[in-house]
Amino acid sequence: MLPDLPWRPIVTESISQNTAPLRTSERILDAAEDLFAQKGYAATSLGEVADRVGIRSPSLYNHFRNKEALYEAVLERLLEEFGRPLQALQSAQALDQEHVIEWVEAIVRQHHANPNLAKLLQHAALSGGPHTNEIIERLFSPMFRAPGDEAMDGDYFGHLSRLGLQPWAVMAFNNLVMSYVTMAPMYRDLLGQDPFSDEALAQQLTLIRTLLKSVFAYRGE
Amino acid sequence: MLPDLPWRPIVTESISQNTAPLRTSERILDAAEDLFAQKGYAATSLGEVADRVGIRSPSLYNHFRNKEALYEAVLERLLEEFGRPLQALQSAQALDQEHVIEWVEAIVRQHHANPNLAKLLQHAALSGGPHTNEIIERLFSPMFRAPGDEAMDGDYFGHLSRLGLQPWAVMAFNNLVMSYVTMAPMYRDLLGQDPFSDEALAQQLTLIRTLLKSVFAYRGE
DNA sequence: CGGGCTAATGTGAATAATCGCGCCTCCTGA
DNA sequence: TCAGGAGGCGCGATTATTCACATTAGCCCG
Repeated sequence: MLPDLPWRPIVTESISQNTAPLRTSERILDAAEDLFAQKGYAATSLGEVADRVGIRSPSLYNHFRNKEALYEAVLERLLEEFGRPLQALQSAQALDQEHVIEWVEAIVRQHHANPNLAKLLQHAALSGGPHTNEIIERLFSPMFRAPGDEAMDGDYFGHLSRLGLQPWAVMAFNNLVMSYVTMAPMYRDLLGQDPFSDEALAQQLTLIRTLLKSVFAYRGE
Repeated sequence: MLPDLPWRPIVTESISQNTAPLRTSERILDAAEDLFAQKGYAATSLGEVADRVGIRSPSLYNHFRNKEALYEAVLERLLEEFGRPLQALQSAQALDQEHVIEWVEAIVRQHHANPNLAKLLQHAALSGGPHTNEIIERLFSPMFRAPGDEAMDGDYFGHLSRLGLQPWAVMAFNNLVMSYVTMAPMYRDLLGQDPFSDEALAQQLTLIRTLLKSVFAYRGE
């Protein structure tokens, strides 16, 4: 038994916990995030999470109460780090169409940098689990402001606004951005390039910007 | 145990298998289709499928070799019934933009009538399973024709074609359509209406048509 | 300076539930 | 009577979870 223990003292991180191996709980979150995003909550086993971290599954319970709590911690971290860069943009921006484009492009870059939130939301939406509403609310509250606030309530979408389809248009562009990452394998196959490369990001940005400008410019048939 | 069995003799389907209760294998396919679409392959248990049909799980093996074969039968049926109405359109249509709109709208109606194919593809794309490529190929081969065939290769997308983004635009509109059904709970929450109602379908069609016309009309910044 | 306390974090073993799947039996309808 | 299709039973694997431990690091105290 115990042929050779993979034990290293793990450099004593007296004060600087910044460099070198992260705390175990962070590494658990990293592994669980990827697995939940890829396979969904039910299809992810704690044993697999533990394997990736390099520990046994019972050890997970030293850091998280149970599987559900682990999922919520993953979700919490994702939502927080996704919203942070957007809050700066949100408070400082004027209300013209150019800033709407900037806003959407920032979201594209966020999902491109870490596709896991979009994947998690897609899994939740598909299986209609209890997390769906929570994610939706926290993710979209910055987009749909309270009535009276005119942030996203102007005539940005030109003809579409006149048709009463403004919220539908907001949803559509958001889905467009998110489905790009949740459908990444499709892009890899059909376009023959890595969908997360810098070139692909540039093309995706050009596409989104062109689509937005098209809609802004459109004045009805 | 066995408080009250939900057993009805289920009217004898002597010859007319057309009306009334379908053959068992069809009912298995129906149940499995919904469950695979909702929870994905790994998270769906055969016991759950059997429960929905009203039989015990070992009886499933009288109709399908194993879980994998059941999934492939579900997929086969979905792909076949999805492509059937489109083939008529495909062969008969001229090549102008109005027919591209008709084509896209037909796809919208198909996914609206049965969202399960889109959900299945989304699950496959997320977990990167071995089915992904098969679905993609069979679903998109009518859209991307062989080079030389100009079906989807004209200047439909105006400025976007000039940017070399035509395939990206095709993918984008397809994702738009599919994400509407895979993200249905989001629409229910944020827009406060049943995303599969006739009104919602009409609005979705208007949105897609307007977006297409916008792009068609756009001539660069 | 050393000894013991505590909290943190790891381990293997064990449990109950559930999974896919195969074997065998029995019933029923043509 | 005979075969297809249903159920019963059970195996082996995997699941989340709990438990009874080891081992470590830091801290207080004499």
